[in-house]
Amino acid sequence: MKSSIKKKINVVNQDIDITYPSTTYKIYNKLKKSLIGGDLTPGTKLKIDDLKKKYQTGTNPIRESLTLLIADDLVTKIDQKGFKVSEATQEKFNEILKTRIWIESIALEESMKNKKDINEWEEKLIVLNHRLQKAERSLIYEPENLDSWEMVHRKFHLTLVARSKSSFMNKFCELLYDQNMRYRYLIKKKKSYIKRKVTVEHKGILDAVLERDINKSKSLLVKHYITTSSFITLNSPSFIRK
Amino acid sequence: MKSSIKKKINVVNQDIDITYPSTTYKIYNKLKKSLIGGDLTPGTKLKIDDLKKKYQTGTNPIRESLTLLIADDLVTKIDQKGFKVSEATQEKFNEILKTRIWIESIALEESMKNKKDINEWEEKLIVLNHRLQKAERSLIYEPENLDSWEMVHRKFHLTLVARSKSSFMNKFCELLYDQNMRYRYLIKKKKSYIKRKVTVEHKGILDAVLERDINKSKSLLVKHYITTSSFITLNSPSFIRK
DNA sequence: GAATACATTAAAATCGATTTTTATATAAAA
DNA sequence: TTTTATATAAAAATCGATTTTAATGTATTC
Repeated sequence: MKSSIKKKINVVNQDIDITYPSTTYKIYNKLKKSLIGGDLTPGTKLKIDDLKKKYQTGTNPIRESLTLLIADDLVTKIDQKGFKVSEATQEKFNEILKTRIWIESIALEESMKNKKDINEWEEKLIVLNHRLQKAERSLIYEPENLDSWEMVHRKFHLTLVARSKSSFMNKFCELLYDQNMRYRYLIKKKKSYIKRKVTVEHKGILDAVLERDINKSKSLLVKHYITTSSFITLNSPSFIRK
Repeated sequence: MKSSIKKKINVVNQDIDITYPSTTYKIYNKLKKSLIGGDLTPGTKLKIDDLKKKYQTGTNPIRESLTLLIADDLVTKIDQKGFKVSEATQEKFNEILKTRIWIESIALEESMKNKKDINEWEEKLIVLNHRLQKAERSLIYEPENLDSWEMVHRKFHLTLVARSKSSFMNKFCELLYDQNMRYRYLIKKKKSYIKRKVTVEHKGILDAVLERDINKSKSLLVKHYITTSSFITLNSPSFIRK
């Protein structure tokens, strides 16, 4: 009984909100949620003392979770001057889009070329797409609810590209997905975000994958990203400082 | 005078061994050197108390630098059980090679397609290649000596792929380069590593880049990686545990 | 009035001690 | 003999205080 709990706790998976027992990871998850959800304005200074009070904990867990968030590119540190919320710029947003297309095209192709357990993978995608069609799209970011549209959407996209047999590629995909998600929520905070009908696009990608047509799948995935992003950019020409 | 020093200190560049003033970063650099240089055996537990004694400092800088090293995939943390030197496996080595080829092929292509300051870039590569041909290849890893073969080599390869206009791509390239470098040194520690003649290959890549032949450049770069890695693997079929 | 030097305040970084958790050793029970 | 429980030791995680550094304000000089 006890050992099964332990195992569960230290398991590594794709979910965003794994709650490890330590204070550091609890704070890390909470901060990550605020950062992706757009609750913290880009550029805001993250003062250790303030965070200590807010999360009722000591220096070490705060500094350690902020250090972890540097790797996610959600927090920026300037040595001896402290931490701040990473800036969000149009330029960076373009970078994210571009890089996602480069990386995920490869990752999707490799996922499809990889025949090991391909049937299970396809079935998993069918299920995720089904859930996605059913789920109601919310305006707030609730990672703790794994059945929320946002979390199913995340899982769908990451599963699509997870079979390249490279842990590095998987990490890169995850990082870029979360970066993109952050920008979506930052925009939502600024403007009334008109929910786009993406269900058809997801279905299209899924069908191409099930047909095992690599080029079609890749091109639909890329198109999906470009359409979404142009929509975002059009809706809010300047959602960022400078 | 004072402000120019400060500026230098906080500048972000491609060099591996930027020495920030804080203890955390000093320790970070030292640990990184030991990890890449192969001084620390993969899987070894990194006990906080031991490191505190070794580096004559407190808990916080140690834990913080270890946390930074997680992002480099040089250190692995298991919550509440501490830090350890990341494992080195043949499988992971294959992943690094594969992923490097995927990522750097794109990055090189984009670097060449990017016409902004392309002449300066080409000249920089010529100079780096020249230094590389002259430099004596050492068996120990000395990142503080920026004129060492290893550091010039690093700079040459990273410069080659640095112009994709994506800070993410640059980060990925750097991460993968350092990962690969670690494996090279791990092997050196185990076996007498026969220095391979890579000068011709570098010259070949450089010439193709100067001809502005994208496909040729990419294929030579890929070939360079595959040859090196197969050489490494042949020389030491099992340089790792398990 | 602008630039520089100095003092004050605020915040980051660090330290060493304490608390909590895990790992190990030993004894008791099945 | 193996399993389970308990005690001890070791290590990780956390805390709160101290030290160091940066930011801000004020006075002084040109």
